[in-house]
Amino acid sequence: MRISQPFGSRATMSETALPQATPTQVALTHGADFHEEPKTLVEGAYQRLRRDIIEGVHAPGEKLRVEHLKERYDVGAGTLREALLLLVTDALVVAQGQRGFRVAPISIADFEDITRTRVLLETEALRQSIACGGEDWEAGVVAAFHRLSRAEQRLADHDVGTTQEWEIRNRAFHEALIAASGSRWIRHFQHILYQQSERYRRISLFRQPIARDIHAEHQALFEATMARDATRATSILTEHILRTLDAVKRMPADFFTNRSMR
Amino acid sequence: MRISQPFGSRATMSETALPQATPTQVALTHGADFHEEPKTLVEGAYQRLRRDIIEGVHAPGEKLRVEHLKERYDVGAGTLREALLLLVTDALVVAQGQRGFRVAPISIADFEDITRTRVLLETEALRQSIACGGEDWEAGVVAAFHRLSRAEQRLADHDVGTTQEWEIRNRAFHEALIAASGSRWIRHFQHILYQQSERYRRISLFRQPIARDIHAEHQALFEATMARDATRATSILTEHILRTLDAVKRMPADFFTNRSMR
DNA sequence: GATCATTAAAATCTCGAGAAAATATATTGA
DNA sequence: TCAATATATTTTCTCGAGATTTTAATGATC
Repeated sequence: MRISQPFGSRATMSETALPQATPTQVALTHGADFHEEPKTLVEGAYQRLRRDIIEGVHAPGEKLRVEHLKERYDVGAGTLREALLLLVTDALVVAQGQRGFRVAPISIADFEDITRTRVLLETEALRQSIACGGEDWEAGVVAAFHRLSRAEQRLADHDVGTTQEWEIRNRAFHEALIAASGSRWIRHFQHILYQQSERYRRISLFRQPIARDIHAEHQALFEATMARDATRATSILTEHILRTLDAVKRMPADFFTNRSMR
Repeated sequence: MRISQPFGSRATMSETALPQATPTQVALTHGADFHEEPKTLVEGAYQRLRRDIIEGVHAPGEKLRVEHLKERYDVGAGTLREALLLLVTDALVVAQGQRGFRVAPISIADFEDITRTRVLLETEALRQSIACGGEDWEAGVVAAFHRLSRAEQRLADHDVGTTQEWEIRNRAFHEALIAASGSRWIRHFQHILYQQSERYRRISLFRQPIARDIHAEHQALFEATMARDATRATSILTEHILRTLDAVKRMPADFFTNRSMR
């Protein structure tokens, strides 16, 4: 992609043009992303571990003992340690020197923080995308919205095994919206925060099915974006993201208990 | 610290109160921070490597060969790999599967991105701090400003070996300003971005001495903050950060050439 | 019964060596 | 001279075992 264009107009930012990105630009998110072919055992273990943490296989706060996990993931101790270290980058695992690793704990305050920071970054990125996005970006948004719509239709019809698919396409849609933002750093941080919120969403939706018309929200967001109405689009996006926060807030309090295990 | 308070008032954010942080809250930035005693060999190598990268000992884009570096840092290959992996978290090192590690490249576009994203996050955090900060926060700001002032005085008098000290206190001042922000995530991202910009600043200041009255800028920022004038404080902070961007922009173009080395 | 020191067990951290892959060099043919 | 292939070298990746530290268990003392 390697897009680099001027930022969207905000009162606080000086209006100087950004130069083109250098050819040596490198992806900020490290190699082993979702659904990318793992090139090494470390990346493979990293991907599987990440999925398991996000899906709640390893409970929040749980201790991750290398000697036990090397069986499950079928790699050596050193390799598993490296995978764990990679997960520290995503803040899904916390490492304490000489005391090993554990799954990052969850709390309602943390999710609130994640959500609001995500709003801050994602609306800014959307503003930039709407201001600078070209035809390629538009096409990407249209395609992602189409795929998401199909998944949501299928979800409404027969809801078996399609949530995984929906999750992937929902993420793709949100990333397509901000793909033209020009700020690799905002996209990078957004990526991390989205991943974090996905963890909360997965474990919460598991117990309490969604009761809102998400498709309508996406539709409105899509239309405002294509109409290049930055004010309306960011407003809808904000409400959209905050609504998930409200849903999670209504979860029983014991949902946020972390596994201590000494 | 573990402060968790409502966000500063922004039109786009709903005005709901944040609950208190849970006692299980964990630091987002991983253990081995600046000037913290390393508890393991990995952390020690990580700290030294990070310092060397920020100071430009290892040039941007340079390949980091484990077999060579293990001599310099006096640790085993596996240990050094782990340290390198930790640096990926800070985006100071990039890892490509089966092709080793290299120092993250630099470019004028990247620094522009870093700076503007930093403005976005740091002004928001400052707004929150001014809105929610208590006496502890005020005291911290006063103390940090005092220490910074002394360092800047010393820098103006006899400028030998005090830049290191100034760098540390400048960072401490900026972090003290946003310490009461309540958003661990914003502080976390700010931390990463500050580190990134420090790398640019170090290599640029090395060639071209500063020609601006930084102390006056800090003074104004300090006074506006203590007066709880969020609008003025964020405005000064924005100008303050952007001014460094302008300085770096005036560097010769060849300054941003990365070491390819195949 | 509770607190503290001592001992035993478990886990983490660290290293060096071998396997796999990538890069550099040499060779061959057009 | 250039391109393509084959070989040699370097580098990365992976594993298991030993050293160090943390954690749990046991026993002694108040």
